[in-house]
Amino acid sequence: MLSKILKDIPHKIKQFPAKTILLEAGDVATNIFIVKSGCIRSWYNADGDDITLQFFMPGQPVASFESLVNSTPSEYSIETLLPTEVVVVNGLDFKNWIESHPEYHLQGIHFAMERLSSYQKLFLSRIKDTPQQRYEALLKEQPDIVAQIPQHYIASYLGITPVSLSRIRSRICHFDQA
Amino acid sequence: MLSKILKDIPHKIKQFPAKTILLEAGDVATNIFIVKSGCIRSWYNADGDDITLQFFMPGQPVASFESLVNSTPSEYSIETLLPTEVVVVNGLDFKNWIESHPEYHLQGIHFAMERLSSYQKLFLSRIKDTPQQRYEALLKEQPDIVAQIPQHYIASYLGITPVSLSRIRSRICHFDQA
DNA sequence: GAGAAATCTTAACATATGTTATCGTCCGTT
DNA sequence: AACGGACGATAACATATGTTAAGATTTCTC
Repeated sequence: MLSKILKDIPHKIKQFPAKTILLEAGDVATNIFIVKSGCIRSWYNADGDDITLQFFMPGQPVASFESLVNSTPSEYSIETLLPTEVVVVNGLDFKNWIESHPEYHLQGIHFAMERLSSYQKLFLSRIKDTPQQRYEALLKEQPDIVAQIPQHYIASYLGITPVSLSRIRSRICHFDQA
Repeated sequence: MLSKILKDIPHKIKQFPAKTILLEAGDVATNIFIVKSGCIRSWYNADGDDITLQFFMPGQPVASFESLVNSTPSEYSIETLLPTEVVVVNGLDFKNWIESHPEYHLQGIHFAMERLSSYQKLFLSRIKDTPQQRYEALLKEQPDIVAQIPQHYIASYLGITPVSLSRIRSRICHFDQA
């Protein structure tokens, strides 16, 4: 779907260094990004505490869609973690394109439902799994993230402190050797 | 929006006793319910553990929309907690109606984004708040739920054991008296 | 009405995490 | 080469929760 759309919508390729803010919480989103290389994260500021919501690896679209669609301030920020190359699509261009292509509306709804489902899965894993189980799952399913990203980001993604993540890692490691 | 739609779509009123399963996890959703009185919950079965995702009070629509829209098995179950009166709308009727009313597609996307935002909020509260804070928030924002629903459902909603909820309650109460 | 089941509270113990602090390593800057 | 900062491992202590179990109370069922 994305590639089909990109044929019709103006877009450009951009490079950003690591730690570049692409969208600041409180601002209304103006762009959709698609990661070509590098890594992006979305994060939420909770009273000074920094909570990583999601990591985005090559191929994945990134945006505060809620902010974009409803023109409301974004609840979270988006920033690069590594030097990152992205496709940039202007939100208004996208909005206009969508609104003039009713045949894609149902796909839009499906896309939103997909995102809902993946949120539900994340949500459930928070509830039913221990931090250690979640770390092991991340290690298994997205080893590239664990390999490339500093641990305190991973910890904030898992909902624990860097200290606790360090303990979990040492626990797993020593257990593996036994 | 709901009332406008209900004028055009066939629907009926039904009553169910407490603990009636309206949708079993694994089945494809066929209905949308709107609570008129009573209470409904959605819940997820995690290896025998019962996790309440959400409570629905009068006025709220309830459905596994993801299941409905994508015709996929629902990840969670839906059941009444109290004797409950609902408006029942057939999912196919709704789907047909939506597909023949393109002017409502954007609203559908907005609705999905709303749900996404509310999920994100729930999600964040899981991460940044302690169980006690979450219980206090529930007590403040939805006291009717706390008053009417057995505690073990509340506990599973908060992500803790009934024992722990009981301790939290006694902590709050004794603190209030001091 | 009597027995059974569900619900809630409390206690005791084990355990994982948070907090704070220290130390060592790596890396970039000057 | 020296310095400073970011990052990660580890330790010690405090604390909240999980687990298991027992007992009291209410609610349901026959």
